[in-house]
Amino acid sequence: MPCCSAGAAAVPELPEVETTRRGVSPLLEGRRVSAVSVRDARLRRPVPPALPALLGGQRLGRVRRRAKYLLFDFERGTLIVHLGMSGSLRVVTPETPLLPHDHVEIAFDGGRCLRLRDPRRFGLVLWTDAPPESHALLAHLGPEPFAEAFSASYLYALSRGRRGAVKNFIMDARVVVGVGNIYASESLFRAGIHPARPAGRVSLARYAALAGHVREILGEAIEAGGTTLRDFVRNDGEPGYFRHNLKVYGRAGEACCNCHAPLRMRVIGQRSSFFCAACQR
DNA sequence: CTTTACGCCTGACGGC
DNA sequence: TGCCGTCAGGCGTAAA
Repeated sequence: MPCCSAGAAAVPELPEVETTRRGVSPLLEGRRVSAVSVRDARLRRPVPPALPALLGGQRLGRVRRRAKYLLFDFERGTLIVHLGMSGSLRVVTPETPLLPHDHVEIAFDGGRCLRLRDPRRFGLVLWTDAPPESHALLAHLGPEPFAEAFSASYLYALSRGRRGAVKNFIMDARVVVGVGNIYASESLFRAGIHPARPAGRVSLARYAALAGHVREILGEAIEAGGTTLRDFVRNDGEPGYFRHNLKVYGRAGEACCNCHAPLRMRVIGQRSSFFCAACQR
């Protein structure tokens, strides 16, 4: 197998969440909720027992995304959905057979149902009647990777004096959102930065490269999601498992596609990290 | 303040 | 073949 054609990871990172948003929103926006059923409320936090009463009859406005949270704007509040480690959303018809772990279903008029499937139940379904940006879970999030605020100077200034690994730094949602374990390894590889290097010892120029690569790689993955065959209307809407070119993630022992040295794996901040010790310093 | 460890959960996988 | 231990991982939270 060539070095740069990898299998996919099974975790919804930001590109998968964005792809889910783009797949689901045109099917549901503007429709009114006709029924809500919660088959298993035991997610990361309990699904609000009042969810059917809260959502019933309301019209869905826009579907937005902040970090990896999906925000369904209704007339009287916002449904906050997080896919956790194994969550996926599908839009189906009411007759569509349930799959295992289809925990929450929101039926809309017009015959479409939004189903949340989440085997590991690390996901979230919450309701807020306040602006979701002020919700405790979202209030302290850093900039989006595509926002201008996510810049080299921002990373440089914020990281001064920090001794923790740069990989942990860019995975910290208070620094920047949406950089999960896979894309952290990948973007650091592209930027030539060793993942364990203290964040405070990365130069402005290298943070410029890193910010660029984070945007590039997330953008590529979103593009890939848009072009990958995925159908949110039928049963094959498993999100997030589209192929993406992973150059180091999951490839310990394989040859670096740049210098052919064997790639390494090391646990940094309780997470598997993949890198090339020759290319990344 | 920064940094680190933990636990939530199930499916996949390896060893015996 | 089948059982069982281990691992994976986002991310909030507690603790250092």
